[in-house]
Amino acid sequence: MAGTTENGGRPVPQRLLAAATRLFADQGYDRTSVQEIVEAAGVTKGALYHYFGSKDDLLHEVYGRVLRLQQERLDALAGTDAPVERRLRQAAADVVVTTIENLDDTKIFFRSMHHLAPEKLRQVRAERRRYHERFRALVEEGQRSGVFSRATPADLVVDYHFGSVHHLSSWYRPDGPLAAQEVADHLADLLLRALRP
Amino acid sequence: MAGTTENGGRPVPQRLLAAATRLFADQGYDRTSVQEIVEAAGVTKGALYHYFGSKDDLLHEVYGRVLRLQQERLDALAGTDAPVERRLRQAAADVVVTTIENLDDTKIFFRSMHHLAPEKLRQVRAERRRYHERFRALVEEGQRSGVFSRATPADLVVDYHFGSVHHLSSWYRPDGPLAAQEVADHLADLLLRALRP
Amino acid sequence: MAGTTENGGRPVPQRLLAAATRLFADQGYDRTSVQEIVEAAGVTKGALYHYFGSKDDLLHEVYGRVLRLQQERLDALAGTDAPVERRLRQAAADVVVTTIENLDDTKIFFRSMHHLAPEKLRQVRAERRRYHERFRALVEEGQRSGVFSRATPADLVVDYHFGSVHHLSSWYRPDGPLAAQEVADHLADLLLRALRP
Amino acid sequence: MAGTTENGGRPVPQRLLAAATRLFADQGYDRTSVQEIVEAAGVTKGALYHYFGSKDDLLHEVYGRVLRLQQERLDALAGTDAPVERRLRQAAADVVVTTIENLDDTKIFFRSMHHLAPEKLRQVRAERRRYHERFRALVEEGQRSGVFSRATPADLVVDYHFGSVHHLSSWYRPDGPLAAQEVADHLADLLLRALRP
DNA sequence: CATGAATGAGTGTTCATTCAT
DNA sequence: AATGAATGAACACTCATTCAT
Repeated sequence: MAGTTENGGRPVPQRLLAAATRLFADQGYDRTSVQEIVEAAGVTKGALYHYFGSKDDLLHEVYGRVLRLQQERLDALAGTDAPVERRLRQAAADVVVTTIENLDDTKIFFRSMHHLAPEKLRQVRAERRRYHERFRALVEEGQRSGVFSRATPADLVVDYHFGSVHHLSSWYRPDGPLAAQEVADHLADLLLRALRP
Repeated sequence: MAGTTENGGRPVPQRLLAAATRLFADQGYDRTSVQEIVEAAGVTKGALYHYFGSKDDLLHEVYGRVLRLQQERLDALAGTDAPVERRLRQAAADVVVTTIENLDDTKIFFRSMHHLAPEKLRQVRAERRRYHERFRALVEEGQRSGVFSRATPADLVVDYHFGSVHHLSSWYRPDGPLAAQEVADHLADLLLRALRP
Repeated sequence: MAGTTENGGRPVPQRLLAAATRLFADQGYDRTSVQEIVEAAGVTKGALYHYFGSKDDLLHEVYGRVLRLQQERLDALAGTDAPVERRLRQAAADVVVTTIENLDDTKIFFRSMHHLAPEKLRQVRAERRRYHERFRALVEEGQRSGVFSRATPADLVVDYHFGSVHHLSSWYRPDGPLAAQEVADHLADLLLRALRP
Repeated sequence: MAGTTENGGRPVPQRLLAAATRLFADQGYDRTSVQEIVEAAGVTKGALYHYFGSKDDLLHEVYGRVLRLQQERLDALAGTDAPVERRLRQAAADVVVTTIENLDDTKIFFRSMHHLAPEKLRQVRAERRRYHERFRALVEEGQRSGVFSRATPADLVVDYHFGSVHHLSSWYRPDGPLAAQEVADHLADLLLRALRP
């Protein structure tokens, strides 16, 4: 209808983004050629450059999508009036579930970030920092109110947890023995147990 | 006279490896050209191809060095007759310290692994697995003897901790506020606290 | 209401031609994209291809305009019944003035001619030749009547003068010390002095 | 012998430069692809980029060669102790002869200069200016000593003459009726006649 | 042991042009 | 009369690797 939906039913930019995401995750950004992307999306190079300014623009779009998604979910969860330990547990588990649900994006995120142009890299890092700070605020809130131990600085705690989240893409297999929610519960549990006073 | 020690005092292969390590860490494997490596090492291309079969052979050597180092240290620490919680704490802290001391290698490890030829990749993964299994054995030993909680499967616990270790190269700065040993103690502490029954 | 005068008050084809002239002169024909031209003219690509068959059609139009202009002026000046040395002086000065007044077109003319399709190139060259021949006739007339020296073949004289005319676009600056008319008088004077018997 | 003379007897860089010169002159810089150049020289792209940093480096080399040549000749001619009118006549004629003998280079010079990278362009312009100034000094010397008319500013005189020199590549044909030296004598004569007091 | 000239397949990107609407 | 999505061929340039010396 829109003139951009001929082949695969979905609009061309979405098809390109989906193809790029899969290929970047499988082979890495550098090992993926623009030619491969357009072939996988069933269009020509000209079409890609009609919608995206460059190859690393595609990467930026991938990041944008997952960053927005996770920020929204964290904002929603952290903003409730549940007790802080409950909010932290939910946030910690939720980021695991959405990471597993978007494992390709995450894999790309932590493997190919350094291929972004400096300006875009700065922007992505700023958004990432905002996300981490919101999470850290939860930890600090619990530490101040005494429900969490003060033994470890809050930002180290955050890095500890997000390390394990990033690491998911290295070992988690959707067809493995553990469902996303089970992993999430276990990892959130480890975090909360580590924070017991 | 030795023929391999002309310029920098150190043998040519070592100079090449050191140059490659620094460049791979700074710019990534793909963004580093063979030309850059040989220039940084003060030799010519012919010399590189005399000692190494290919560019990804250099990568493989970088991996080999750090893998051997960490395996040796873990074997030594895990093999003592100290109580298991003490051995786990020491192992967990030690891997943090040696990771920070070899941050370039670690950065390369988790960013460029997928550039290895399939055969070499399999080999690296096998060595990595062996390392993780030794670590997991410590967790399981403690769980069996009741000093660690059985709430979380041991391999998840291992992945939890190593996630944070891999993540170090994303945020740790040698000129930051925390010394390597302090970070190590904190992270080991978090692990041990999470495992409290 | 006319449908071709929407934005700038001037008809679309003229806007396109003016934009193309400026851009071709500033950046050269090859360095100017059709996209730039239509953006500068405030229209879209479809509009350009509605009025012009191709990019080099625009170039051809630029040439046509300046060639027609100069031919008309030469015809008018050469056709008077003033003495031949006066007519040649006027013609020689006039082409300098109109060249300076249309410096963009001239710049394009001598820099981008070779980008015309062969057929159009032949046509432009034919018109150019006609122009030169009219000029040469003046020189020959003066040589026959004895007011100009016969030392140099007339066509060499013409090439000598037009060389300096073409060269104007390489050095003349509107904000420089000499007005167009001053340069014109000087160059015409040099020509006439060279032709003194 | 040197390992760079296999095919055509001449070293690879020279073969590349010769091929590029001919093609740039025939088709223009923009219309000539690197692929065409290396095919004409009988080497591969890699070889070209082994010796030249970029396509416009080739252009720069072409300029360098002809600029050096003409500067040397002018320096030699202007430095003798012959009367100034004789020195100017010789210089004016000589630049015509060497221009015709290197007509390809000259064609390139005035058609493709604007494709040079800004830094190289500045350098070429500086060398060109030096050349013009040396020439202008001759005119001024004659004007001061009274053998040349003061009616026209010296730099306009220089531009007048060099206009006709640049223009040569537009009309001179080696197989035409006039030998290079004949053209040179005529053009020098025109200049000197124009300068008669 | 080591050189460095040369290869050749591959890269991301540009752009004049077309055509369904 | 005009749009703008899409084409597809061409472009300059890179680089790991080879090999005669």
